[in-house]
Amino acid sequence: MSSKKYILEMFPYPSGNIHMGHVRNYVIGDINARYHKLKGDEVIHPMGWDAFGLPAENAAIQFNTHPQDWTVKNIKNMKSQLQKLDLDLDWNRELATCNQDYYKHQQELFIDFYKAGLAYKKDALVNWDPVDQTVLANEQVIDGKGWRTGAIVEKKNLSQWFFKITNYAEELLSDLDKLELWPEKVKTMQKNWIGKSIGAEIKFKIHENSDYLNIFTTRPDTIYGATFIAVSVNHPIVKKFSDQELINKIKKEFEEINNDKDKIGYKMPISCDHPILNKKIPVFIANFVLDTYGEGAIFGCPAHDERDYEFAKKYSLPVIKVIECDDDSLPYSGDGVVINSPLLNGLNKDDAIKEIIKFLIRDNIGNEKINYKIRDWGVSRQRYWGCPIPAIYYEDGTYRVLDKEELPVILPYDVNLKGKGNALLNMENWRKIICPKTNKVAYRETDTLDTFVDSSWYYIRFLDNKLEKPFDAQKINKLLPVDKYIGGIEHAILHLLYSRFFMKALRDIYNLNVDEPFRQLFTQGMITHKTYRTKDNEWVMPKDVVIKNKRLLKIKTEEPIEEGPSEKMSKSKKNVIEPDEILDTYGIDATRIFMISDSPPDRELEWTDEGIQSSKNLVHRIERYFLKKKTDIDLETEKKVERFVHNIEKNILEFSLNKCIADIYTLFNYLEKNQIYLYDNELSEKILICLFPVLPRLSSKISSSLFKNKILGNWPNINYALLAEDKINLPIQIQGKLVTTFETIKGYEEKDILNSIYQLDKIKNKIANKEVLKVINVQDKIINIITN
RNA sequence: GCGCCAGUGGCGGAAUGGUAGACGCGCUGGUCUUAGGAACCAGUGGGCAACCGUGGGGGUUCGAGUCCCUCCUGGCGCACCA
Repeated sequence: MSSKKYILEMFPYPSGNIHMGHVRNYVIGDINARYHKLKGDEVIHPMGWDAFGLPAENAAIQFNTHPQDWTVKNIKNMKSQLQKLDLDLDWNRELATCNQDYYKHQQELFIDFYKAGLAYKKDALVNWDPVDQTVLANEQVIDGKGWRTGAIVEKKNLSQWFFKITNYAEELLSDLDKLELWPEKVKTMQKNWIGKSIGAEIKFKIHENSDYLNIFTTRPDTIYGATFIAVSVNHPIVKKFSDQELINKIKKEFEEINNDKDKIGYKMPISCDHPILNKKIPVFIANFVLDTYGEGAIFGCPAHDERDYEFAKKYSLPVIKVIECDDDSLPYSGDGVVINSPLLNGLNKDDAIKEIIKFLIRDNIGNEKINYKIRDWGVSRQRYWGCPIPAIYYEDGTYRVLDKEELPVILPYDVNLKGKGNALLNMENWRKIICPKTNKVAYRETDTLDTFVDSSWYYIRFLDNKLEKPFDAQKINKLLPVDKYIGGIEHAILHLLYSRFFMKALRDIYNLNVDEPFRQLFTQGMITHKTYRTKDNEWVMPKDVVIKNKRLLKIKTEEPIEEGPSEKMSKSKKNVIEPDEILDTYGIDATRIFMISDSPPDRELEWTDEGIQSSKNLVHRIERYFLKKKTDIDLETEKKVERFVHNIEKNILEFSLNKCIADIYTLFNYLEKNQIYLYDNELSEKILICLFPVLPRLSSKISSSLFKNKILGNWPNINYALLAEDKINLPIQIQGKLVTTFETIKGYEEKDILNSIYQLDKIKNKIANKEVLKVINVQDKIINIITN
């Protein structure tokens, strides 16, 4: 029975050349695609280009070209490199996100998102990458640095477009459980990123006026122990009660100190009423309160929170114990019996939380609350080379998102990138229009969309890349999700989370019946290589290193070279191998073998000369084998071939591609050792079909010479009768330790076999003078004799 | 600090709780060859041996690389998330 199989590898950014990482990624996908085609499945296996993005702008400035020209040229080059790899790709589905016939549909989706309330604009304190001169989403800031540039990210207040990914926080989290074929690791990372916590929101009345301060806590059970309030410096209340000069001073000080988690605070001229106890507690502006989480305000319970404790000690604030524990174990944040809390005394944590929430609701001072760490996805980028956001601004400051009829908003070609800031801002003649609806002067939005938007739906567009609307709903329902999605783990959160959000948003807008875009995710390991450098710490490419008299030398200068550990291939350390050169020297099939042979595909692969060479040797060996004169075969040969078919299939399906290579060696070792040559025997056909996904060139070449005009058939059906082994080598243990093995047939009688075994010298000697207490016979597997 | 994953020969790695080290690389010896990053044959966990061996210690089991507890080491992720 044939079925649809959508096999997809993460599409590349057209940087200029493919690298070995791409090769490994695409070979893994290609083996799967070819296998499924042989199975008779309807295979979708497309390729395209993630073609918008900053490197094109930087390159344009550096090489005095245009981002589009640079990108188009790179695509052309990389496409020819991929074709040289002879991947079985659906090139008729090709797309590039920088092409109008891709991004105009994306603009349409933007409008739909806007209408559905999933795209909106707001002033926000955002992450500003000073090198790329653009805003970054939260996910794109790693350790306070830009994901691409590594520059320290600044905070800026800007009016920005956002996608309402928070609407889907709960579903993005709970649906992770449905993704059985995703690596646990990726799911955990997404889970942590979404960051669900269950707790309560509590209103603290400001003593000096009638306002309330909202606070989120996961520990409302410790409310009686609250001895202070702390807010982030960006909290609105700070502005109300402090002058800007002071705020700036505090901000500056916080920035300087925030590196090593030292806690500092400024006491505000206000206090809050404790919501239950009749007392006032002080309010601090504190550096350790995150403005991006919860309400940007906390209540401090020093006895039961490490951070609050540290802060309280520093500012001599009272520590009130409300959970039973030793005094010297403070701060104690575990479960325990509540004390010193009239409404909650004697309860454990969970019950106390339930009880206090009841109380908060009754008195209208709080509620149960679920908080998520994830925030809305900021998609505005102050860059030229991206998808224009379809909106215009009037001179009175209002704006309007365009109607679909007004699309596309075409990215203008004629641009000066050498100026400061976003090039589109300086293009007055492009920006300024007369709004056809109001006849008023208007200006186009100059921000472009984050390129992660482009890649959030490309797998959908592949299904129908020439359609005059974004997609066809029926096709989505029929052909999605992607069955196997293969790529690097570096996209664990960014791309994969955004895509999941997109799929769900589109499902709701268009009434689709797909919940998740990728049924199975496979993350391939990176490729590493030894690093080499000269005494002057200058990196040297592997191909420029020679061995002379057992010493490593640089090829021309003969400088001595030091060998460093194997690290991820990178241009900066020059430990790269060029795919083009490898293909020329070793050929496609050997390259494919090496990409999967030396370690499991999800682990890192160390590039070695020996590895690629032995892959090449295997190709030659198989080729030679099929030139040998035909011999007779026996049943055992048929069984071995059947076993081979079975194992290859199993290992492809399990992504254990390294074991496929072992299967190939095992088969040919057997055949050659026993001098069995199949030549044009029908078993050869079976073998060649199974070799085809891994070694398409060689397999086709041999088949066409052995079977002339015949086209190779489909993947063989397994004859399970041939897989069954009746002769076995039964392990015999005494006290659970292996003593010997005994050759017999499956389905033996326990009584008979024991009689025989007791005659064996090894067994006889071991059980002499001992009493056999028990015999464990795991039929056809093992026999274990227990003595006293 | 928290979470996750992993520790098996000289190396990469195999092993539904049932013969640990499949397969490959490397290495040793040999054959063939003008030569070979070629090919072929034999060997290759340790130990003379009895035996011992899957990071250390404990446990469950007739039986543990595999399951449980604990510790150590390494990698990855998150990191003042209230």
